[in-house]
Amino acid sequence: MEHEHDTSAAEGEEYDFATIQKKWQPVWEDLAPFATSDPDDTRPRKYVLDMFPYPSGDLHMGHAEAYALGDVIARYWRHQGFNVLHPIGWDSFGLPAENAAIKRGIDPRGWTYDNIEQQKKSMKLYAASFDWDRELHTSDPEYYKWNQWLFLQMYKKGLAYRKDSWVNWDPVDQTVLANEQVLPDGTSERSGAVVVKKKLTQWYFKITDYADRLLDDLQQLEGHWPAKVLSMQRNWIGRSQGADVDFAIEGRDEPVSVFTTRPDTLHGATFMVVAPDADLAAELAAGSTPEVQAAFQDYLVQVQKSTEMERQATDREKTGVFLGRYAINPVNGERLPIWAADYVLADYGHGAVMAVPAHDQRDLDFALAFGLPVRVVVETTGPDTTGADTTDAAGEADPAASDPAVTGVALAGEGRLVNSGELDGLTKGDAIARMIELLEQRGTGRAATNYRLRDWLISRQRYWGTPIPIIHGEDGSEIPVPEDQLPVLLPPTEGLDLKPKGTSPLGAATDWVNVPNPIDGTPARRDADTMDTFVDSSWYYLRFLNPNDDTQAFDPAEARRWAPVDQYVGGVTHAILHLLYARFITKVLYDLGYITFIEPFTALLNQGMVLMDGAAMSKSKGNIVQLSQQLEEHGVDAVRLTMAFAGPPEDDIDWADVSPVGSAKFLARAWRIARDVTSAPGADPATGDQALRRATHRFLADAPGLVEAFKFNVVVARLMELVNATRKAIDSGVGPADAAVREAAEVTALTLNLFSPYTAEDMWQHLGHEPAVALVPWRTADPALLVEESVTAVVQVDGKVRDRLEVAPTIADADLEEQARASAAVTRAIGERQVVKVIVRAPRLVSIVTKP
RNA sequence: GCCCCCAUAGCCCAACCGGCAGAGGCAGACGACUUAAAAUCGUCGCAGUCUGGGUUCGAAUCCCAGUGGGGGCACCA
Repeated sequence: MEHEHDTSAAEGEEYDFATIQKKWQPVWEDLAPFATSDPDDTRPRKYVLDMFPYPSGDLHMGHAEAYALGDVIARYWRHQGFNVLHPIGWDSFGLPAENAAIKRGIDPRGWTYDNIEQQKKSMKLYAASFDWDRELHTSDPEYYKWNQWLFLQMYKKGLAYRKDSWVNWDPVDQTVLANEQVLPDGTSERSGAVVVKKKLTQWYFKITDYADRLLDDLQQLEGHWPAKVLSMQRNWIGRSQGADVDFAIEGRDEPVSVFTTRPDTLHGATFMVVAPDADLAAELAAGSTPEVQAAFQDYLVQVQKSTEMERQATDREKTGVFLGRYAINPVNGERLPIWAADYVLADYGHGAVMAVPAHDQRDLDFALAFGLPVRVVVETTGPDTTGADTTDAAGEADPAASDPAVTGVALAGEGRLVNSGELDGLTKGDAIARMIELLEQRGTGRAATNYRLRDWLISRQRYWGTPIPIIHGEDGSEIPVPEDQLPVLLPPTEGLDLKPKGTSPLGAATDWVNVPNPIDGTPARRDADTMDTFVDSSWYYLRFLNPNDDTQAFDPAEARRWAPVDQYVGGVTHAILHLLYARFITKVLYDLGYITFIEPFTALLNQGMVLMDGAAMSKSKGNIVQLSQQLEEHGVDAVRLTMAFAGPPEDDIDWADVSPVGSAKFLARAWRIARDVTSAPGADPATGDQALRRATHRFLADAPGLVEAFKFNVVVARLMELVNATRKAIDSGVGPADAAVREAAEVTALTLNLFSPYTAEDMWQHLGHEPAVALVPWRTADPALLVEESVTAVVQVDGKVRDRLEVAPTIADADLEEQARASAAVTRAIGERQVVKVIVRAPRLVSIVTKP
């Protein structure tokens, strides 16, 4: 082997990370130890996937953490005898490339692929155990062709459609955004701009058709996905169950439906509210007096002027206008005034609500602001849910004290119905069910479910993405591009102005846009929008299975072999967006018969963030830690080890709290042990020191469980312990020639491969073995060495430890109790008191309970 | 407002099914080696587990209430 000349363990040779990094990188490049291309490989399979990166220029600390942790898992399963698929690729479409290209007047392709080259180099240096043969780029036509194919399958199924609607518009990036890309404060997650509403015709994926399955199937991920992510997804989908109730409108032929989760309170409805920006509001106003029309117009202008952020402030005053119209309550025939108010949202439910001020806080706030009546129909029991005291000083319940019209607090709690005809006396739950029955019998309502989730808006008015494979005929018809004409290639950027201007830059590529209608040859135009890049990542895990197949998106047979992903690793930032979309597309592909599973990622590990001085790293805070600098200073292995050792993977790491220097010291310490070993490879460990062997095998027995529970920090701590014990053995009487020392050193190298592969490989060579240590099977612990010679039993008297006994691990309960009672310290503790109970848990514990 | 998670030594963190609170690291102190320093090696841990209740022979661990911190959703009817 050509590298051997610089590895002979000369006396005094010292650990130098730069040297061993340089030494092993080319060796691994030749060996390709992580390739998974052999079709005859009969080992069981594991698919370990790290979320693929956007090629932003170089790796940063966040990548370093994610890939270090994902690599522990991938390397671990290889040692356990699995054929591990651990691919990597590039999420290489998207705005940063396009914005950078505009800024510099260059092509986004060049920028993107240059970045990929650079970042790839860094990844190889970082020694993540990827199968580089499966590398993919979503910006390659070979990839995005299949995005277009997917779009067409969805189009055929009616799952891709165009509609005219109010959309989120990012005024900086000049494109629409999905709901999921708008932060809670109303700004764009991408540009930070305040998002405005715009009415546009856009393409959507009908994710709402899958809302129930996306929600219910989360159950099968319980325990395998972080609870936090599951709850975020549940919140996001936001299913609420209730009823649609039809209200007749005076002077209108059609009734208006409203959605309510509280049909039991229908008798308490005292007015109706419609969203001012809903078509219904305009229509109702138009049928009213000129004064009302004028007031409504003023109000509408005022509402539309307010930003999303202002609108979402929950503590703002209620506003609204009376529309001069009336609805008829279907259960009691009462006339309910109809108001327009912006606390009702146009795009949820039917854009109208029945207002029950006594039992809904928002309705109550509105009623009190405008002097509308409040009628209690549920007698809530005891203090209400807000905890307000409704009893007076004498402890007597005071009806006025709980009257919402007086207290301003709506009664949302449990209780029994009153003032509600035949519902009187029923509990809230029973009344809801009964009211739905009644409505259904009378044909004025029905059970209904609503979701917070909206359809996924996928069109983007930007260049650097997948063209939408639709052609628009002159007559307005939509013609899908025939599959044999895919891919629809992006036109070259020459002559195109990529600057955002509100419409897609592709529209200006005349030669590209104008095409004959595939059906009759008449003039037609290509759809000029591109797809949201989250479409790309929604199925990339399948493309890794055969990334170079130009006949299909993925091979269903390969999918049966490898998919779903056994272990997915990535940041919690994608808890909703990417993971929800990927789950959705997986279910669609299942329904289309391409795959046999309904969830893409069987298990998910979210690593925390890397912070500096308690805060996320940012330019403005000036607390950015450069990965490249850390690698230069401490080496790849020390940085990787620090990531694993810092704490539980899902916790944030504050770089100020951890010590890559300490990691480097430990690695040097471990490495010196391998250097110091003087026994020959293959020395029989049975002849070695028994105490050290016990430590080694205890470690071998415990480490797998710890890795599988993601307690990487504990594995490292245990490894440090083993190294300490080995060092002690070498420096004490046992000495460097002992076979147990070799065994411990080999186990150390083997384990260190999970965290610090360069050091591990170098140790492995010092120990007289060939690369790659990554391919060496895990050693199984010898059960005989796990039996302890003696254990310490604790004797408690009334809960306090009074004595400790060294006993055989196999001691019988009775013998242990006898020994415990014989202890002088114990007898002293019992004294004159009477023993009432003795609990024995041999061999660890005796608990004696006494009384006076 | 609704829902979820967390709290152990100066700091980062361990502690299996409820059974001796301490594995590991950082920082610190002292010592060995050295002319000296670095590196290396060694030695050093009385915090009783955020607070208050409860269950139990026994609670960091389970239950209830609270405090502090973090997160998700939020005028979603």
